[in-house]
Amino acid sequence: MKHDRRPTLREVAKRAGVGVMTVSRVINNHASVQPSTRKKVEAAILHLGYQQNEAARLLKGQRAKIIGLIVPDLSDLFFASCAQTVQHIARSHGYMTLVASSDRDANLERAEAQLMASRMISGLLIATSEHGENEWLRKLQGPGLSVVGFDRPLLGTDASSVLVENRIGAEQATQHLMDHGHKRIACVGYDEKVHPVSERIAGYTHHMYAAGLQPQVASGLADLDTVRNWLTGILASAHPPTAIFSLNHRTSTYLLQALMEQRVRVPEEIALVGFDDFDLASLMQPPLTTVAQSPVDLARQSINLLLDLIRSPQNPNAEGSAVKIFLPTRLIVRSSCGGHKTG
Amino acid sequence: MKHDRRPTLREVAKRAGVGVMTVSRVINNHASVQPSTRKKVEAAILHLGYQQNEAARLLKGQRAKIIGLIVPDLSDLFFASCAQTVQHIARSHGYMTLVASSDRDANLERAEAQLMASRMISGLLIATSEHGENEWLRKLQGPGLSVVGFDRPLLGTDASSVLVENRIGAEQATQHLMDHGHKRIACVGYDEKVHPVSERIAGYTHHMYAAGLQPQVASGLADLDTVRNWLTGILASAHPPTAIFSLNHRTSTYLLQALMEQRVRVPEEIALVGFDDFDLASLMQPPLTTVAQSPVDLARQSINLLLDLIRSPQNPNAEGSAVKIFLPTRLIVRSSCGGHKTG
DNA sequence: TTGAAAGCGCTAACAG
DNA sequence: CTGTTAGCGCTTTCAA
Repeated sequence: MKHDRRPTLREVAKRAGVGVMTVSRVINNHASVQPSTRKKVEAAILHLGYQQNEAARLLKGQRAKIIGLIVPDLSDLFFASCAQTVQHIARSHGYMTLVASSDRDANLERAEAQLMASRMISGLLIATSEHGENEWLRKLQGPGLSVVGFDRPLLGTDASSVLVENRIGAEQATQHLMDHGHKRIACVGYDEKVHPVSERIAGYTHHMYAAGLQPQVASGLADLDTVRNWLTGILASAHPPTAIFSLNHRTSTYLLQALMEQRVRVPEEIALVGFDDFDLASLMQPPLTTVAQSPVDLARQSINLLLDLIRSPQNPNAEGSAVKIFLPTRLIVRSSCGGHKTG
Repeated sequence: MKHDRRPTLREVAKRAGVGVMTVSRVINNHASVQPSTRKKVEAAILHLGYQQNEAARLLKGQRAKIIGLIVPDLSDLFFASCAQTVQHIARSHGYMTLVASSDRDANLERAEAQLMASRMISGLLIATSEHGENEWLRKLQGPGLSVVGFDRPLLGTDASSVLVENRIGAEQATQHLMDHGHKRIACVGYDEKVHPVSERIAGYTHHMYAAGLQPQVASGLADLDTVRNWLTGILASAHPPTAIFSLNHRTSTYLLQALMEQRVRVPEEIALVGFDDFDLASLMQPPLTTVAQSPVDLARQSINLLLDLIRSPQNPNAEGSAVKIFLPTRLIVRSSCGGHKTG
């Protein structure tokens, strides 16, 4: 045997008794090829086990059948679920997934995106860590590279994005607490600069004002000790809140822990609703009422949108061609809020 | 301006007033190039912002600066942490990460691995879902592709792997329970066919026999209902276990829940130690004693080993060149086991 | 120490 | 509808 090299286009052509271009056309579903010829070629392809050499295609300026995925943190369960779903769907469309964590660093994110772009990926899916305008992204988008943002909008670009109804979710939570008769509702969490969280704060704040109540936001509560201290302070105040809306998954669990340590009964003395559902929320004591968002839906919509964009002969910089898809949240009522609505 | 195409070798060569080969040699640190020539070339490279075109290198048979990562499930926190660490370290060495979930399917895993190999990745890191011999892997390994297994060994190959001391971890857990005076210790969980879990069962079983005790293993306990049923059955038996060693993170939490529902006090009536630590283990009621393994260490060792392999001019199929690195587990004593050792 | 030429496998552009 | 030609940007081989 000659070599166990992968067969080339030329070899397939020879075996099928046709020219290389015919084979190329068959492979790329190009123009019309005589059905009989096509048959012969397909037989030869099958027989030889031919597979395209992507390197050669890239060299000719084609795009790689690869999509890039950039998230702030791959070990965050939310983004890990997104990655799983994205990879799954991408594969089913013949794409592989190049993945990168930006470690919440906008510069790193840019570097990774540029590296990916230089590898001629077909599309880029990105949950940006850039709080300002993603100017550099505009340049990447041009030459056949489609970009879709998810979870966070891509400011300063005309890229589409898939987002979560964070405001409405926060309103749901706040309203639910109000329905239980609460007037002094605190809102606590961390990462208030990242878009989804700031949206939740906005939703809460507006809804409180709309109800004639005074919002009360505390941020930076990212670890158990900080949460403990905040709670101690609150409990010692003249009019402590009777309910808390927690902005982040982790803050919710720390709050539950701190409340228990201080022997504050939940929900009798203080009610709690947290944003972002998680596996163990139903096993907590008491089971935690949460506003759930679906990373799977988010990822699915995002990758599907991206794949559509890749397929369509997108008019570059078609002003206003960007879409924003918003995904709903879902209030999961368990026990930490006092149970089902009263009013 | 001509075009904003990336500059080519030829352009750099022209600007530096040398031949293309000289530039190529400078870039690849080849042979000896006159220092003065090198300077000129480097200046030109810097000025033009030249970057290698990987597609062209691939076409000449070089390997891509990409490593592949295949895990059973990207949304599993354990593997998500691995992915984060792998990607992080790979990047710091100039490699990008192509990621794929095998969805616990050996066939899918093989397909993904072959796809990656056909993309000329430099190395493959794989937590295999193949329970038998990975015959196909042997073939991939040959032509300059390094393979390292992690968390699960690569049976039937001469690939190195990085594993966790699952047996010893299980012994630690069992011994700890024995130290508290327990004699009837049950071992429960699911996925007993996957290597790490079967090792834990083996560790538990041997250790029980060695202590003159009767092992009692129940498997398939993958959801809350099954756990509830098992517990009900056990509690109704003549001599229910006084302690449980849980093989999986999820089973541990379900057990805690079911025990609480049945008003069984932990650890007074039944003690519990679980394998695999998790974020909320310390916030459970009671805080859960666990055998912790570090996905970060596992990933770090694995990717470093892989990078070493990629660098070294590995003698193919050097019989017995495969290494197996074992990582220790750590018993984290909290309250579900009855606290610190008594004897 | 350096350079020129050949060609990796593919596709766009043109012939037929 | 089909085939031939000419490179894409790089590295290997050989010559200077």
